[in-house]
Amino acid sequence: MNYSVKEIAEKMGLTEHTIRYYTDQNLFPCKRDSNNRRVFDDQSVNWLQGIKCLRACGVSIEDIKIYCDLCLEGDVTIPERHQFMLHQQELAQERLREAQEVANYMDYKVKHYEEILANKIPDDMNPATKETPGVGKQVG
Amino acid sequence: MNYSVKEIAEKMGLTEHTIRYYTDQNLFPCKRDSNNRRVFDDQSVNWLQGIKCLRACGVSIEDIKIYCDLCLEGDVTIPERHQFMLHQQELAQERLREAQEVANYMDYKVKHYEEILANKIPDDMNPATKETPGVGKQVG
DNA sequence: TTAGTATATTCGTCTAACTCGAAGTCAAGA
DNA sequence: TCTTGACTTCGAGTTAGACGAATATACTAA
Repeated sequence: MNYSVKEIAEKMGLTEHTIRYYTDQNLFPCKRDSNNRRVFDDQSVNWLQGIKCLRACGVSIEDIKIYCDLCLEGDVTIPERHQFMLHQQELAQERLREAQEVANYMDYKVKHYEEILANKIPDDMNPATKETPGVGKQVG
Repeated sequence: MNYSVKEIAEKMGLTEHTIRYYTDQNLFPCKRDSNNRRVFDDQSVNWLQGIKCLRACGVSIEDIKIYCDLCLEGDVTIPERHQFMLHQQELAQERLREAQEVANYMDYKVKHYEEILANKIPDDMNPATKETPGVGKQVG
């Protein structure tokens, strides 16, 4: 099964621009037809699924290229790919912790405003909220 | 207590570039001395603490400006600021869910490579790992 | 007075990962 | 033949700064 840029963009939930961008960056092999048009197949779908996941995980295009190149080299690079993923796993755990902190901070802020609205805190007791956002700090 | 760009940058853990950028974007009031140099005080520290937190929460400069402008208008805008924070709270919760998914995905990937390395999965049973990253998809 | 040092200022360019639009190419259909 | 639609490349815009250069000001030492 062959796909055009438009078809694979639709199938993968990416824009045509993004598809072209990825192929221009040589993230994965991409053939051309006699009219110089990009031609994709089911293998391309596989590549794009993986790339999409890695992007969603916050991996940069540069690092994705490194990883994809390792994949292209075959089984010899499995230990390297393992290391790559271990590193990404660490990064993911750190981001998860940060996201948790941010969520806590927002919960605090919302609660804070709700207390003010319920008049539990008289205005003159929390002057900072009047003119600066600097209440309940230190996140990230 | 007054601070120069350099002093407040150091105090806040931001670069001088960033401080200048924030003042150029009019995120918060900033005075100038007779030599046109930026002058900061303890109120500025308050502003910057709040701004830093919001950035760490992934809030865009544009939205931070909206929020800071509301703060400058005083207590009348407390309901609006409450709404703003409710929205940010939702976004934070969504990002937390995503971060959790990403972490799970990475755990899966690492385990996958470790199984291959332990020879629990013969190579010819998982051909996709040889040439594409598309194994264990759908994140984000 | 002069030079050096340490700041500060603005301006302009660079980045990532797209996003968007323009201008041109190409084949198929009415 | 003309139009449509999809494709091509190229160049510029985006965000939130990072960074360097040229310039200006003030303080200090010789």
